[in-house]
Amino acid sequence: MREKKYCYEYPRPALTTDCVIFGFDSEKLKVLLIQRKFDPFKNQWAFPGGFVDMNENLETAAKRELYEETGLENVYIEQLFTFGEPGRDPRGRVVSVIYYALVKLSDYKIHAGDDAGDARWFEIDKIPKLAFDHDKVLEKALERIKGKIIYQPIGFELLPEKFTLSQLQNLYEKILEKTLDKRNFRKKILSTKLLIKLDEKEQNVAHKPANFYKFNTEKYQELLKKGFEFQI
Amino acid sequence: MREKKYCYEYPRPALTTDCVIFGFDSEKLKVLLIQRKFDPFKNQWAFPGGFVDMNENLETAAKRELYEETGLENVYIEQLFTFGEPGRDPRGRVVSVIYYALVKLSDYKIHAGDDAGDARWFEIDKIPKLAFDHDKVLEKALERIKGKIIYQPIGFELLPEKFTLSQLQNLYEKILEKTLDKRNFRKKILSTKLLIKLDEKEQNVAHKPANFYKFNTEKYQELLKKGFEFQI
DNA sequence: AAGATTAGTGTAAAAAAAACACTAATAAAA
DNA sequence: TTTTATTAGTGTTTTTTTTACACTAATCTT
Repeated sequence: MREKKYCYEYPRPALTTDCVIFGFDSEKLKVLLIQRKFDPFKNQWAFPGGFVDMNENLETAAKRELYEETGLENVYIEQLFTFGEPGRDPRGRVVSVIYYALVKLSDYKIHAGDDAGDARWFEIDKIPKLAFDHDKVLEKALERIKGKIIYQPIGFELLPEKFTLSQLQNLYEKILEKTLDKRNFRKKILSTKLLIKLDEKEQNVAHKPANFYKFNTEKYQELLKKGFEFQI
Repeated sequence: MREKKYCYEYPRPALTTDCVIFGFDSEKLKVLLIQRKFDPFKNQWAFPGGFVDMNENLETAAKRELYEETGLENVYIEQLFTFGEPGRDPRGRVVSVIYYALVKLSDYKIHAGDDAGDARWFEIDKIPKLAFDHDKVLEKALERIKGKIIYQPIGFELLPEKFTLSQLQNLYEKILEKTLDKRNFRKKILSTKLLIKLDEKEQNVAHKPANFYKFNTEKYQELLKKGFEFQI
């Protein structure tokens, strides 16, 4: 047993950050899970996470986890909730600050279905029973993006730089868990004037090729300052 | 110096919960602040808070603080955000899980303006410079209730059981920081069918007395189960 | 009795959301 | 090379929701 050299007057819980990493492959919404190598919950799947360093910002810790698992940087990340129920970790009191991240699967080397050692992408409706209280964590994360996607343009964080309106609509449908009318969706999303129509189309598709668009981040930032509110 | 008998392999931040307590006195939105007796930030005002006990739920800890400061129980409370920037407390690394609570000032013995030793209600637009990073905490809390009040009936948590429609409208106006049209507001709030018109009016007012209403909690709970979404 | 004050009420116009079906372009198959 | 399958792309009408707007009613005070 190692030396326990950090001592305090009162007991302190351990502090971790965990990260729910969402991806979207044009078809399905996915999350990245890690298979645990040790007890407790050995072999079960869980969200990646780890201890917060003593001089480390909470968000920085979550980004570090994210980088370690996916190699991705500069991604959208946001604090979700802090879980601290005594007993949620059988080893002792652990409080976890949960973040969620939205990553572009297209930037990710290891693709859906591949098995990167202990990490794997799972389709959102094929999630196994998770370790700890991570079922609740996932539920909360889904609730959050579902609520947020309507009044903040976070969907684009999950798509490649260039995307088609059908991909965008499909993403909204998967997150909101309902179908949307194609014409109304396009009308509404284009009316924000935040999409730039590119001079480029899909190739090698056995149907009318769709036009690519990209999100106008600069314009959005400007409008934000003027008090503009995104709404889908 | 006391004995430091709780020892760990790695250093751990201290964990506290703080609570932003909102009240409304029919005129102004207020928060309860505590004046600090000791350094750091001696004599400055801060949100009440304290350490989380080792076997205590986070929310329970926040409710305990709330009870200790106001004597109120069974109030609406919700986790807001976790602040953990290294350096936010000069004494060392402290991570604070912030909750916010909505209380009925009418149930509260010590009324607005009164000075209960070290605790005092401050009008939301007359808040002094706060201790720690509590300015940011307040900003976040205001943002949260502002966003939430439109799609969840949390406003009623701040009003007495019996209230007039003008009081309710005034509350919405103060939280949303904008004026609302009286007729449209009434039409909309009554169309939810969640208000019960009582057979009771204001008394001793130098104008037409307003009817009292109460919120139909039972009906709201039922509708919730059926997937109803409140919206103002 | 007159004045001051806030409560309470309805309608019309404008804006937003919803419903809805066909043509266009491409690759694959025949 | 023609046909078939498949998804992209497009406008108008109807319905619903939101907004704008002004007077009478009831009470206390002077």
